Amino acid sequence: MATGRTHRPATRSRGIPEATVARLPLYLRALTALSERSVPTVSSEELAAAAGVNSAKLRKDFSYLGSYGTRGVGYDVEYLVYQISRELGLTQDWPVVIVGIGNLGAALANYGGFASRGFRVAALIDADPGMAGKPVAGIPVQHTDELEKIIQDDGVSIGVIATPAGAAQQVCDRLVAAGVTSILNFAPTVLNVPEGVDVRKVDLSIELQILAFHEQRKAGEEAGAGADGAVPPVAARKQPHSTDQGPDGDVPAVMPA
Amino acid sequence: MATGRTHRPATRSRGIPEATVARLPLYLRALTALSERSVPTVSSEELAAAAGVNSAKLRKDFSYLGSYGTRGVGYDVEYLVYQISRELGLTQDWPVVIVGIGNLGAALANYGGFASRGFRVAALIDADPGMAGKPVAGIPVQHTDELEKIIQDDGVSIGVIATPAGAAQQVCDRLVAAGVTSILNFAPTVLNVPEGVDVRKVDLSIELQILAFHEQRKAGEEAGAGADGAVPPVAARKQPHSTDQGPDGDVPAVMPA
DNA sequence: CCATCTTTGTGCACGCGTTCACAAAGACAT
DNA sequence: ATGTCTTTGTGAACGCGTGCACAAAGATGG
Ligand SMILES: NC(=O)c1ccc[n+]([C@@H]2O[C@H](COP(=O)([O-])OP(=O)(O)OC[C@H]3O[C@@H](n4cnc5c(N)ncnc54)[C@H](O)[C@@H]3O)[C@@H](O)[C@H]2O)c1
Ligand SMILES: NC(=O)c1ccc[n+]([C@@H]2O[C@H](COP(=O)([O-])OP(=O)(O)OC[C@H]3O[C@@H](n4cnc5c(N)ncnc54)[C@H](O)[C@@H]3O)[C@@H](O)[C@H]2O)c1
Repeated sequence: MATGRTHRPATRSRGIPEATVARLPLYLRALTALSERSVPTVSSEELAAAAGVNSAKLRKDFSYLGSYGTRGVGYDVEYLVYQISRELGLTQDWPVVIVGIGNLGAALANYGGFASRGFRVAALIDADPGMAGKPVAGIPVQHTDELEKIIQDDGVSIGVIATPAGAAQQVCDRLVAAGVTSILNFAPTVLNVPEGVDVRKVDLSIELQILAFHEQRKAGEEAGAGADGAVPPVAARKQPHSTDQGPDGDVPAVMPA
Repeated sequence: MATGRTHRPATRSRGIPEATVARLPLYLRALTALSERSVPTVSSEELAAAAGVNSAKLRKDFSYLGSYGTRGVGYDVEYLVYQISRELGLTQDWPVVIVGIGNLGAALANYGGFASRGFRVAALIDADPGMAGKPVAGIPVQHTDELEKIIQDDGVSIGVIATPAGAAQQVCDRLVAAGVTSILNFAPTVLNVPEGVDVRKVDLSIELQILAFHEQRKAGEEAGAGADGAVPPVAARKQPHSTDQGPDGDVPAVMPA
């Protein structure tokens, strides 16, 4: 079991702020679209609008990469596409393994967005023996036993976990032990990894809960502020579901102190 | 510019910082696990470890909700579960529509994590007429024509978009026009929405690119001055397996020059 | 070559988020 | 009651990210 520390120390990645790194793929996507339309240059204002960000922020982001713009004109689209691609490491090929080929894993395997950049699905791995050999998205699923061999043979450094939550940590440990140093985790679990290993998580449930919070707030404000004038969001019934087991477990609003 | 209608100031969610809201689901998950094991109380230190965050941060987060802890003891698990659930709006039922029942949409429909909290799949919607009536995860897929009716009848305020990128904005517009005010977007596009509508996006491609960036940095540091930079990237052409003649898919890849 | 106009690149201020450190609050023992 | 011990709740410092505003750079036209 992993016993090491978990937190990533805000990684100052060679002077490029983390927030900027997270936006580079966004710029790259907008630039790629422009490139396809053979647009030669683009101003920070236009590109920012396409990427959905502030133009000053975009210029500052680019300033971390260098001075690739021309004052009075803007940025050369093709050149910028190349520079960002290189900065992100997309000019090289990244073999990726997906572990857990269920509903989600199969969808990921079929996802074209993988291959569209430098990412290549090196292998699909599942613990279910009945699945071994079965092709998904044209790639035969391999058994978990092969995991270490595949990773070492193909030099895989990026792993995607799409197993049930209960298996995620165990899978993670095996991936790391075999040499994987970047993990994209779809299972709703906090992964424990040694230092030097990056973990990013995608958690659908959390996203929905955040939306629900704001949704509730919106409904509450409207209802409380004035008479429902506009289209009532119709949050409908306010039925406390489940959570029903406490003898007096859910004591409503009784503040201590 | 100078229109008073810039992006929402955000962060003013009833005094609770946005960063805190984003962590509440994390705490809730950890607390739920403790609750299932019938653990009565938990200290900030223990809970923070389970949620993968700093204990001081956790205490400050909880302080925004109120003083729910007992000094010298910790937090009452059941009580805290209830308080966070209520704060997030999970004590009520949230009907959700999923639009675009392809690989990803079907996986989402099958995802148990939806129903585990207050979220209920109200409808599955797809533009493909051949799909209408076909059951996915026990729910019959309905045609896009029904979209407005479903949203209004069920009082749906949260929509999930899992269509190809080219259709996302159009679907988004229809959702918003019909009354949806929160959108979870899986398509790799910047959605344009009127004020008052919340959009959160989940972008797998971006996550991978961020991982690749750090991966490259790690490799570069070890190997010293890398020699790459002019390596011709593999122009992996996206191979859409789209079974229908729908609108174009994702952003096709273009090789940087 | 000079003037003008456009747009970049960035200094600076500000606000949010994180973390430390500790006094206060309460549990528990005597 | 009193003292000790544990843990919360938070004041304060700090760092990061954001956006404004503008000088400098370069294109363009005369
Ligand atoms: N389906 C979704 O839309 C969705 C969304 C968000 C998160 N998730 C999460 O993603 C994960 C997968 O979801 P799913 O719907 O695809 O589940 P699933 O049950 O359909 O698939 C899980 C797969 O993992 C395999 N597996 C189990 N243990 C394994 C192990 N130790 N090693 C390798 N493979 C193993 C199983 O054989 C199965 O094929 C879950 O953790 C889920 O919570 C799913
Ligand atoms: N598959 C993945 O793992 C994955 C991961 C991340 C993002 N995405 C994105 O999610 C989206 C869906 O991916 P997918 O793999 O499921 O694609 P898909 O082609 O399998 O499914 C798309 C579905 O949307 C339907 N559709 C098309 N236009 C529509 C419209 N106007 N209204 C309603 N339905 C419409 C199609 O009929 C099809 O069933 C894409 O934008 C993709 O980039 C997918």
